Amino acid sequence: MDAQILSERLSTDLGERKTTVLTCSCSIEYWGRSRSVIGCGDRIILFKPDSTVIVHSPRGFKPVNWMSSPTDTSADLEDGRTVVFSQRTVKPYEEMKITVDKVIEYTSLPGLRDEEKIDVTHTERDMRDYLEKHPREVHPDFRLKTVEHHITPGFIDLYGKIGDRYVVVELKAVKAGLPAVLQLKRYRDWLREKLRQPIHAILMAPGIAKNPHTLLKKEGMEFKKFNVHKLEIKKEKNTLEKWMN
Amino acid sequence: MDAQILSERLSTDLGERKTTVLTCSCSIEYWGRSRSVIGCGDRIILFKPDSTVIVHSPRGFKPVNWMSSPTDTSADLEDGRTVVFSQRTVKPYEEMKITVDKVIEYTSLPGLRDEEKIDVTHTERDMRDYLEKHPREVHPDFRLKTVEHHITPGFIDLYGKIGDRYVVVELKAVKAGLPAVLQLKRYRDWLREKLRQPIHAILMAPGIAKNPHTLLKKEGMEFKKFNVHKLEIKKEKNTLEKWMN
DNA sequence: CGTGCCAGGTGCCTT
DNA sequence: AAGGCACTTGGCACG
Repeated sequence: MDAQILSERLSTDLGERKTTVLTCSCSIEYWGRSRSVIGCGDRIILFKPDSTVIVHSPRGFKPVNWMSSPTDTSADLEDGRTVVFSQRTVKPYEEMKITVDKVIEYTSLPGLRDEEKIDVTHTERDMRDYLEKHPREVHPDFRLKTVEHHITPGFIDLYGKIGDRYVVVELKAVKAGLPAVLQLKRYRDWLREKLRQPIHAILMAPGIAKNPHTLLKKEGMEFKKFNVHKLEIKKEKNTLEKWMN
Repeated sequence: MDAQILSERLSTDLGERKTTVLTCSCSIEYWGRSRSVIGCGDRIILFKPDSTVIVHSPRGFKPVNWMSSPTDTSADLEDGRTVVFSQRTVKPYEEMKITVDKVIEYTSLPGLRDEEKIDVTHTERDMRDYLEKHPREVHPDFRLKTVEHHITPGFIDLYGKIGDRYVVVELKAVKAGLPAVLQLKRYRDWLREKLRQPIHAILMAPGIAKNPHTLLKKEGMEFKKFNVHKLEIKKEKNTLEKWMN
């Protein structure tokens, strides 16, 4: 495809907010939060109706370059080449310039519709909801008092008591690292200071890294394994029980 | 496009590791680290030669679903519909199932080549390299001893002295938050314990959030503004000076 | 709008 | 493989 034709078609199609896929050989420059340059190579450029621009190389998950909506994106002819210039209209201000060397494929589609929202489960939120209903899985004697209990340094996932001892529970849906342990320690220390009594701290996660675990133990806190995948089994059990009643 | 034709073309093209873009109305299920479901909507599906699969809805930056290489991805005909099944062959094990309702557009391209590596600058690494050469911008009297100085709790970005006082410098290319302050505090406290003497701690970043700044000051540590964008100016100045000599 | 924090985070590099 | 950490992190919810 001729550079002038491409420039005109892009201008028209972007103006009409069509979903456009341009496969081409191109080089790209980016200025903004950081700065990047990449030389000529074959890439797939996706222009979305909401003005998002995403550039994919033939390898890997992550786009090689991108511009997040809202952007002003336009195509021009410069020295016989099509140049796509995209500019973010709000903070953070960013710019991307794509210089097209050779068009491989061009497709533009109007009126794509997707009203659906994705439903993601097996997340930390689900873990919290589940343990709110099954506090015994935290500890046989755990009595839950508050979920998302707000204190000065942040939010405690689960707050309650075992016997007469207050308990702080921090939840992680993925393997816990240092930040999780530090966060729990901060809550524990703050409460201990506030209530002037020992506080029991429990970190629940499918796993914990080695150094964080060392620190956890040294600080007298507890790790309890909880895999979010078991939620599936529980749910099915629950459904089965319901069906049997 | 007929479902059977699509299944056959996809099987062929994926088998030949062609870069393929399928625009279609589809529903998607995902099982793996989490679980997700999304009903029927128009989406752009990108199949890369390295077996990466990325599904984009017409809105937003983030893919609605994806599978990271390496995957086994294949297309089949089920109840008169094309079903794409993608499975990760290594940990973490994951699966994605796309049920195609209606094909809107199909493009498959062989032999896309991109040998270029992106060059990203104005990053924390550049900040460190720059300050290594210009330690006076940390403090007029700062004498740098070690870059990426390894101690038990982690790596100190810049380690040196001001007068006879040891100095720990933590760098952030973006606005500093609580984790940055806690990290610096950990290094400072560890060194103070180890060397049994007061340690000066400096956090250099383009900005710092309010609460973290309060904690920083309370702990007797210092914040010094450093914007990575100034590197550009410095570099240009440097080039200019070189050119003038 | 800034702040905090989860995410199917991803990617890179070191042990 | 696991750990640690930056990232143009993105996204959301809350003050």
